[in-house]
Amino acid sequence: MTKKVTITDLAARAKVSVTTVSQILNGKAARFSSKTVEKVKQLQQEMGYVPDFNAQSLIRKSGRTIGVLVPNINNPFFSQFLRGIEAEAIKQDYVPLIFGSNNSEEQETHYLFESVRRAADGMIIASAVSDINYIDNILNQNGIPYILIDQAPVVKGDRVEANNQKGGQLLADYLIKKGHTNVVVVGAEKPTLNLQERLEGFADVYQKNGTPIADDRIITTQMTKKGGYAATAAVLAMKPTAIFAINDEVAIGLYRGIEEAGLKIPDDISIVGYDDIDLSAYIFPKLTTVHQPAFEMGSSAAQLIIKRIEDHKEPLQQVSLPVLLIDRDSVRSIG
Amino acid sequence: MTKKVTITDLAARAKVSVTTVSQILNGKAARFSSKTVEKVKQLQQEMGYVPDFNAQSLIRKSGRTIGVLVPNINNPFFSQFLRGIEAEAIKQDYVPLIFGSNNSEEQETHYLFESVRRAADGMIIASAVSDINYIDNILNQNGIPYILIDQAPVVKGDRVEANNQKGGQLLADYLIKKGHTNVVVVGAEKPTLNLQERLEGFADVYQKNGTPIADDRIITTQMTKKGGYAATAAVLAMKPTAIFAINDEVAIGLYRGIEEAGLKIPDDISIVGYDDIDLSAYIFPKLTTVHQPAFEMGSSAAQLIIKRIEDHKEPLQQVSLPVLLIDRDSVRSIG
DNA sequence: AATTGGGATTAAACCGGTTTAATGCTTTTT
DNA sequence: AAAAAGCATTAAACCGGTTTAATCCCAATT
Repeated sequence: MTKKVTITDLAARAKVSVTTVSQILNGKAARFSSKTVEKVKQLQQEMGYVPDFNAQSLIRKSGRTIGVLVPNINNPFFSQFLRGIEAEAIKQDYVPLIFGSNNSEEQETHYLFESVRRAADGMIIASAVSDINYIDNILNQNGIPYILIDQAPVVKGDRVEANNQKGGQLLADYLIKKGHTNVVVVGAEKPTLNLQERLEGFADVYQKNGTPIADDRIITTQMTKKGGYAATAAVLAMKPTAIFAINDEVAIGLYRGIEEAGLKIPDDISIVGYDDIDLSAYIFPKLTTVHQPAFEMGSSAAQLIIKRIEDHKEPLQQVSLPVLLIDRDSVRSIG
Repeated sequence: MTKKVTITDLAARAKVSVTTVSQILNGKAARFSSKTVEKVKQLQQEMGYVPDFNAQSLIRKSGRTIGVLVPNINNPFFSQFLRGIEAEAIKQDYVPLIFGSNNSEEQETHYLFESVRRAADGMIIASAVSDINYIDNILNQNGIPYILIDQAPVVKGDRVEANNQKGGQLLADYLIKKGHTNVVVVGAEKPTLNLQERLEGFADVYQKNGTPIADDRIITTQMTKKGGYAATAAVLAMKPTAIFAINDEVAIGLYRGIEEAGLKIPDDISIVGYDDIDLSAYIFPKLTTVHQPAFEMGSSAAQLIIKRIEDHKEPLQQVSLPVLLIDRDSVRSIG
C-alpha cells in the first residue's frame, strides 16, 4: 500500500496553500478562480486524496456516530429495528455503534460509558434495565442527546413509541370476543416500561370486562424462546383457555412446550403474541399477534436523534407509530 | 452540561505541563515523582477528565473500529455471528461497524468505501456478492487488513471457516442412509463460495452413491424464509422424498409452503436445513440440520483480524471450526 | 572545582485537517 | 489621485491530544 495522501501533499503539488485545497474541497470555492478549482479537483482524483476521517472528527468535534443500545441483537424484533436505524443513519452519513446489553445492567453501563468515551453524537436506547435517571445523568453530563424507545423518559425528551397500551387492549378485546376469560399472561421478570404498558392495557380491559386477571396468573420469565419454553409447565398447570405471551419470541417457546405436552394450538389452548416478527407468519399455526413497525421505529428514532444532534434547539418531538392486530390462526372461539 | 475538560485544563490546575499529564495517564509514569503522579490522578477524578477519543484516534492513526459486512442482520445465523464479533471486539477495546449489504453489490461497494473513509482498522467480510479481487484491491490499496468468512480468499490471507464441504457430505450421508435418493436441493441464486461448497459436498456423495443429482433438481431462490416459501411449488412439482434447503431460513419457508400444500413433514416429505439457528429446535417438527458455530465463528474472526491489525507480520492463520449434524425430526426413513 | 549522571519535568513538533483574519492586487468610486 | 471595494489567496491559530528531544537541578565522581 502506498502511503496515505494528505492535504499537504496535494497542496504542494498544486502549488497552493492547504487552506485553498480545504476550501475548495468543502465547496466553499465561490471565491477561487476556476483555474485553481479545476487544478485542485483534478489532482484530488489523480492522487486519490480522501480527507482523514479522524482529523475531521477532531476538529468538527463529531465522528458522526450514534450509539445504539438494544437488549439483544438476536431477537428478530430488534434486528429489524436495527435495520431501520442503519438505513436512516447511513443516508445521513452517520454510522450506528451497535451494542447488545443482554439485559445485564453491568453491560448496559459499560456500553453507555463506551459510547461516551467514543464521543457518540447521540444515542438510541431500547434497553434500560438500569435506572433511567442514572442514564439521563451520564448522558446529560456529557452533552449527548438520546432517545428512549418505548420507554417514557422520566425527563422530557424526544420519543418514539408504538402504543403499547393500545396493543394490549387490542389483544384483550380480541380474546374476550372469542370467549376467553380464563387467561394466563407470560411476562418479563424485569419488565421495561413498554412491557408494563402492554400488560396494563391488557389487564385494564379484562378488569372492565368484570373478569380481572389475578396477580398469580401472571407468570414471569426471560424474554426468549427458551424463557417461553421454560414457563410452559407453570402456565399449563393453571389450565387457561388462552395465553398472552408478552412477545412473539416467548410465544414460540410456548408453542414448543405446548406441543410437547401433547396439546394442540388452538384446539386445546389459544395463544397470542406481540411484535409480529416475520417468523410469526411461518410457524404452525400462524400466530395471532400485534404488529409493531420495527423497521419504521428504527428509522424514526434515527431521524429524530439526528435532528436533535444537529440542532439542539429543535422543538421536542414524539413519534407515535400505529400498532395493529394481526388476526391469524392461534386462537379459537370458545363457547 | 459543563464544557468538556481537556488535558490542558487539567495540566493548568495541577500546575504541570500537558506532557506530564499525558505521560502519567498513559502509565509511563515511571520517571515522575509519586507526589506529582498522585496529584494528577487525583485531579483527573475530581475534574472527570476523559481523553478525547477523536484526538487520540488522530494521533494514533486508529479509531479502533472493525468494519463488518454481512448480507443481512436479520438472519439469525448472522445475528449470532455478530454477537460473537461484538463480544470479542469489545473485550479488546474495538468496536464493530456493522453493515448489512442485503446482497446488493451496490450497497456492498458503498459500505466498503464507507469503511475505508472511516478508517476502519480492519474488516470482517461475510458477504461478497462483488468480485473478491475487487474487494481485495480496494482494501489493500488502503492498507486495511480483512478476513473473509467462509469464502476462500483468492489472495492468501487469514481465514475462518466451518467446513461446508463436510457439512454437505454429512447431510447427504444421512439422507442416503435413510433411503432418500430422490432429492431436490433449494439453493441460492447467486451462491457465495460457502454455499457452493455446501452443495458440492452434498452432490459428491450422491454422485459416488451412484444416484447423482441432476442439474434441474437444484432450484434457486432467495436466502430467506420468503424465498423458501416461494420455491415450494417448484420443489413439490418434482415429487422428491426429501429436500435439502441450503440454510435453515429457507427450510422454514418451505415448511410453511409444504404445510399449505397439505403435506406433512416428515411423513409425506423429509427436509434438512443448514446452520442450526436456534429456531430450528422450536419449529414443528424440529429440523434436522448441520450446526455451524456462529458465535464462535464471529469471535474467532474478530480475534484473528485484531491480531492482524496489531501485527501485520503475524503468520497467516486459518481457523477451521467443526460442523456437526444435528439429528432431529424432519426426516423419516423410507424404503 | 569541574565533570558526570540521573531523576523529574517540559518545550516544541506533530497528527491532518478547518477556519478566521489577514494580505496583496486590481478595479471602481469619489 | 486617493480611498474604497472586490477578488484570489494564504498565514497562522486551532482542535486535543502524544512523543521526541531537550532542559533543569542536584547528588555523586574524578
